[in-house]
Amino acid sequence: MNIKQVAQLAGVSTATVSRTINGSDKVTPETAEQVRKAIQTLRYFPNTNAQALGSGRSSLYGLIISDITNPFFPELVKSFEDLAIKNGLDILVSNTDYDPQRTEHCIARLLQRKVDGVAIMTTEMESGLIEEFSRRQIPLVFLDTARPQRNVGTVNVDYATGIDAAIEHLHTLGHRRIAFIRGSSQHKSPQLRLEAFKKSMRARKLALAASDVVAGDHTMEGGFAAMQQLLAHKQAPQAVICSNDLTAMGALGAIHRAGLRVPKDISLVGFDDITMSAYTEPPLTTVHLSRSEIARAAFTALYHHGERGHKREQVIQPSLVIRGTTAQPAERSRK
Amino acid sequence: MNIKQVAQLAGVSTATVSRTINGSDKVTPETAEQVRKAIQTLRYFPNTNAQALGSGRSSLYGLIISDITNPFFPELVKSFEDLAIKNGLDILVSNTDYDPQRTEHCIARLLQRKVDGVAIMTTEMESGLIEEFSRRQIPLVFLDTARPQRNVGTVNVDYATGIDAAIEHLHTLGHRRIAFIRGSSQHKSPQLRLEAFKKSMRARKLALAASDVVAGDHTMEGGFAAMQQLLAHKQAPQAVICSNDLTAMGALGAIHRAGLRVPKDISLVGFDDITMSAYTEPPLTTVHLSRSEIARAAFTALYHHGERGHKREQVIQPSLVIRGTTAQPAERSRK
DNA sequence: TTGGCATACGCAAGCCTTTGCATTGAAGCA
DNA sequence: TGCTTCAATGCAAAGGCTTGCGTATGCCAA
Repeated sequence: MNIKQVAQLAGVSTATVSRTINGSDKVTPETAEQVRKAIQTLRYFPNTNAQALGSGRSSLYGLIISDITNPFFPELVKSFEDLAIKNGLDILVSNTDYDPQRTEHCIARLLQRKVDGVAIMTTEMESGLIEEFSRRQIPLVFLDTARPQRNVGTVNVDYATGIDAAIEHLHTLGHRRIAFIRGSSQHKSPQLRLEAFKKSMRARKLALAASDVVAGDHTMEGGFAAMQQLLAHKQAPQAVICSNDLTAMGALGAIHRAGLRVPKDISLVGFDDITMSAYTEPPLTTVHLSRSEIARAAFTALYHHGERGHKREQVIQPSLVIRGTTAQPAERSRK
Repeated sequence: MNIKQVAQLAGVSTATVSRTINGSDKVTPETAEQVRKAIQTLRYFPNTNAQALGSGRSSLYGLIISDITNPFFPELVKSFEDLAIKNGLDILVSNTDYDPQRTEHCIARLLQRKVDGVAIMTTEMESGLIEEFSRRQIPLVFLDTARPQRNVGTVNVDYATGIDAAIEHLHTLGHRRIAFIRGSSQHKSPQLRLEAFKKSMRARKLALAASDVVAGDHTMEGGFAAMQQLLAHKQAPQAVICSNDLTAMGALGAIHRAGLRVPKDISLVGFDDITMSAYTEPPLTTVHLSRSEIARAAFTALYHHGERGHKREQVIQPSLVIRGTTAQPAERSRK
């Protein structure tokens, strides 16, 4: 069931069949119709491998993420896939699991598959193989990581604006002492969030004790433990911003466990706005970061790469979503 | 950067290079070493498309799921991917979105890519294209959907046992009236769950009013609405089993919203044991269904397909996880 | 030394498309 | 009518790898 048989049935050459399939305008409508009919009859599907070999285009994009199990990613993957499919491309999803060796392997696979582009949606990416893409002129797009090379685009999240909105919200409500549960200091994106927090606090002239920044790891367990640490202070903070929603959800559990109420005793703000956030008890106030926007920006960067008028860097604006975990601080001082 | 250059540098023929790459035993260790050195030097990666074309094997598995955004799937995908990578295969993930047209398209893409096998992890699969796989002798594995054809394996979840364990648990605690929030009646898996519930209730001679089975849709919103419906009864049930965890989480919200307590006023049981379940307030009692087991069973079915001693059907046993949403019913009758 | 046999390797065809270039045929023009 | 032009189509090479089959090499026995 190959192109030859189709050509034979349609009474044309394989070249004409190929051209018809690829929508070349060099084919008479009538001829094209014949060919299409033959394709239908034989239930023919072109062999993508042969197409790739012949044309040099694989119609495959690579999508590298840290961990599909992290609720931040599924929606991103889905949006990206939607766009890809709509444009006749397939995608190869790869979890790095934050493991350099595995990452290396991921990249090697993409290289071998001759992908037409790669979206690297994890900020942990220090593979030496990366340069192989540039060398092969394969367009790349990074998240949160500007790279000056050619063929490389960037999607930047404006954490500063997002986190500042959260701080402003709390500030306006009357909070003065705001704590922060950060993510890993090894990874880039949590670092950016932390820096944005510190900067905004400074800008608003809000005091920040070193002990009010505690370490989480972007998981619920981490958030739970970190919150317990904050609650153990002689005087627990009245408002806590978390580096991501998972952390906030863990923190929420710790607060409940301690017999305190949110937002009455403590206000809580997350970051990312994963789907679950709307369903916690109470629903989480958080900074919305649109995964579909990120996906679209990344896809566009690859797809329209090189076209004139196409900007190499795109910025995503997060926005505060006020739900039920923030309120005015209780006036009376707590124990 | 192709096999020819490697051959030249290593001073051998392309055939030998190919054989070295593919680990043929027909190559002297010394020669292989030469070749490997040349590969290193040139930073050569074999072109997968050409390999696929030449050998007829694409080293690609298709993985069809309903919706990566559904928390049931990410872990399944990840486990499957882990296994695939470990065995030198890539995977092409496809969301059907429960859309027949999109499903059709998915399958067409897999066919074109000449995948070596397909795991169909959604029970909504009525595409006519499916038979094309059999026709091409491509192994298939289905979830919850036994198909008698050759080259087709099945992974079956023993819903009956899982749900019966939940009912037994409630029964033992003293519950007699147990309601059920079901999923869509259009889809297979929710149907199986519902049937398992009814059957188990019957087997245990527990009365089941028609109004105690209400419709959800496997989302939190659906669970929320369904629970409200149950709460609106003159006499609300004291225990509710939900067709999946998302539903249970929505139901939990509705119960809280109504000013009732879980498990004091109402006991709640979910199904699937998604990660979140351990972190609701209180943590959800649920029936654990191991996604990694499913993934392993599916992968194995494809990978060892055709080998003797390999069984075509595998059964996954769910197991009850008792956490905080179940307790003895309150003795005093509620309003 | 010679014959016989493995064994390691090379040759070249084959996998299925794409695509640059050649060809054909028809339309347009003088 | 004869010639140019251009659009539609065909021819065949190319793309990179695999693999069946043939060849050469080295070893052993006689």
